[in-house]
Amino acid sequence: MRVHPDVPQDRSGVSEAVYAWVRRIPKGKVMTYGQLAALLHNRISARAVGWIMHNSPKGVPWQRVVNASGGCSTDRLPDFPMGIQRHLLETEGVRFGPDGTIDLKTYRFAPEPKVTVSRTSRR
DNA sequence: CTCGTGACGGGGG
DNA sequence: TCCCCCGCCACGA
Repeated sequence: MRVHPDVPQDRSGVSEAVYAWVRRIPKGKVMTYGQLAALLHNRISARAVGWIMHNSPKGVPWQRVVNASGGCSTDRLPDFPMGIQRHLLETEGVRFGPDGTIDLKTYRFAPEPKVTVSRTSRR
């Protein structure tokens, strides 16, 4: 952290790529850190995506990125308003379950055309 | 250059 | 099913 918000300096351009994808997430949908890493062809790890999100520039809907369990990882940050991410998402129509997580099967934004898989159903 | 610290994730117990 | 442990990569000291 402690990075100037106006300088997303990135030699390789990976950070910008992450932000670009996050900007494409529609309101009411979310993506996971691991999903973003996979989209970048695993050039970086999910952990690295989290670090990159740490200094995301204004305009990037950072609240739409959650962990693989559907929870808000920002709640771990000591110097971060607790529950703010959840609040923002609920404002966008995302509903949380009793365990404090959201249903990824419902809210996950999957830009990839069903990678889900089966090579048998391949047309 | 090396070391430690995370907005992570999945495998094993 | 839940929890712990380890690998992962970018950054700052």
